Amino acid sequence: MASPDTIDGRWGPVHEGIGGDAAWPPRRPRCIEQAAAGRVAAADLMAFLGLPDAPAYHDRAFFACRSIRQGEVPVRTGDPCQYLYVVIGGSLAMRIIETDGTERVIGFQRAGDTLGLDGLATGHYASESVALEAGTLAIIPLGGQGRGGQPAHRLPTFVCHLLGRQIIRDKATLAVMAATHALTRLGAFLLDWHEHGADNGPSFELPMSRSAIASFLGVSRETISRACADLGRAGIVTVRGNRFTIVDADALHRTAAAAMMPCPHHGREASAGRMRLNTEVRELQAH
Amino acid sequence: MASPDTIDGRWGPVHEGIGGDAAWPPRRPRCIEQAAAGRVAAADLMAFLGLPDAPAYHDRAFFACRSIRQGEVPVRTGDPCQYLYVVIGGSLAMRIIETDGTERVIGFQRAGDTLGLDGLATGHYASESVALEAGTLAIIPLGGQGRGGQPAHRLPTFVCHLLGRQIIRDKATLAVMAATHALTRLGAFLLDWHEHGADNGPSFELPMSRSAIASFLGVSRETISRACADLGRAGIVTVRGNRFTIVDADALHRTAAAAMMPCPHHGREASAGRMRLNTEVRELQAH
DNA sequence: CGTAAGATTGAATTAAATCAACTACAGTGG
DNA sequence: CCACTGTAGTTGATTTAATTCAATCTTACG
Repeated sequence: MASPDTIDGRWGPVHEGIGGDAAWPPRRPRCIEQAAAGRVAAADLMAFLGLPDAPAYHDRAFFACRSIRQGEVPVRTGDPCQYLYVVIGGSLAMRIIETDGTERVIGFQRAGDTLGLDGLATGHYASESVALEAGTLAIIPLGGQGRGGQPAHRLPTFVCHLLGRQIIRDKATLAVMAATHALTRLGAFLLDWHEHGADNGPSFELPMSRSAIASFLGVSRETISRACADLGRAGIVTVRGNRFTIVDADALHRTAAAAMMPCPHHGREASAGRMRLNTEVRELQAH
Repeated sequence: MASPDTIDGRWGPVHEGIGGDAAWPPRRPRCIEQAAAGRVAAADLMAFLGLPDAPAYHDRAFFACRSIRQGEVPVRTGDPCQYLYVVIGGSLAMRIIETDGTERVIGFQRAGDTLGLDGLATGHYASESVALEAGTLAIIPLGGQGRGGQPAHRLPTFVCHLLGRQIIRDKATLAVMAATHALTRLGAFLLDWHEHGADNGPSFELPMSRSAIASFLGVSRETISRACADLGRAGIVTVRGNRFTIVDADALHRTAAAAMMPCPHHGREASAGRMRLNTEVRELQAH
């Protein structure tokens, strides 16, 4: 593809992770089997995503599916947003081209994740996703003609769920990106990948190159390399190629400690390092 | 990152289409006037947000409004997500408490932004927003009882727009956060704040402290201070307290370079934003 | 095998964090 | 009214971490 060391496709066995969010996708082979056959039952897709059975799309019994090959770009920047895609299998890298022409990875997508959400507001996709490996997508047609390709009819409730989930993930990522240290970012990334994966085991395979991780985390390739080596030397994670095995989960959590969204209620008082946004805050908290 | 208003993106003055609605808060005094009276016409709110006139919520002629004082926290982490709020006036900081107890700003919200979106998927807000100054919010009730407080009835299409916009902003912010250099992040932040503001003039006032900016951008307070001073010395921006005046917009864009663009495919690889503080500043002064 | 892209490691350089001092300012209370 | 207090902000010196440049190693694949 472009210059050497890009994110584009790569080898590696199909890591058929099931990702998406928090604790939903309990893995639904049925969905995957169906998808291979070219379509998936709406109800099964809902279950796959952890959405309620409610017939948010009850007039449509099935969604069409399509296969994608490694390196394929099912969603392109600027294209009209006519469909959303739910990843059934495989994984993709979401990327933009910055003003200086460089490529920037702004996210990865796995089973349970949705492609095309950034086109809803304007009617045109704002980014593009390239397949890191072969996979399958369920096609969610956006029937609406409204401004910006807004979804019409009964679909919106369903789409709202997909969007709402993505919002949380993006915010959490944002918090991680604010972490200064590369090791923290990498730790959070690995934990995220592992925890959102289908496998319960401590071992998993990353479908993307070090360069893609580096671009996403905003550090240099070399730093990713070194950070991986550091994790290995510390006995926290075993790294062999793209296969990672978590040895000391606690330590990894501590390494990544910094962000992670689902945080409890607000308000522990006077904790260390807590910053004050303005003087009024304390006043109101006292009440 | 922010959620609502964040650094996000939309740099490049022209790209339309991408990066949030190009020219949105066209400022609708009518909406603001109404809000002060405790309610706002649905149609006016739509116009305020740049949404189509379509009666997405046609059975509700008005939305209730509420005032908030500085320091108030209208949306709290963990609280059930029963409402969304559209900011009519004022500004807020969105924050989470990290695992180590420290506070992290993940975004700022201003007129036209929405509060509470991160509660849609789970039914509970995942963050909280504290008012940086007095303001007014329009209250969007989520009637739905479905899992996770999903919006029901006719509302979803409207909510989809709010979500879709937020997704774009968050992704753009993510790209900025991947820029390694503090000056780049600050530049993008200032440009975003300026371009999303109602005023056309080159001057604007930031309602948040340096610490809040630092927390959001993931750098230290001192670095923010120094970066502000550097921008001033370079003649790019005049800084006096919280009032910023853009002197050389081009230079500021160049400083912030690293944007989201609806541009074609492929380019070079990006790892970490470049931009040398001293050399670049000198260079810019030369022009 | 040989090549080439990706990944790793090393050394030098540079940016940012950290530590620390100091200024500015608002609010408090004597 | 003015000193006293605490917070925000700035600036300087030092340390730490990551980038950058460069060389080497590894692996996939023709």
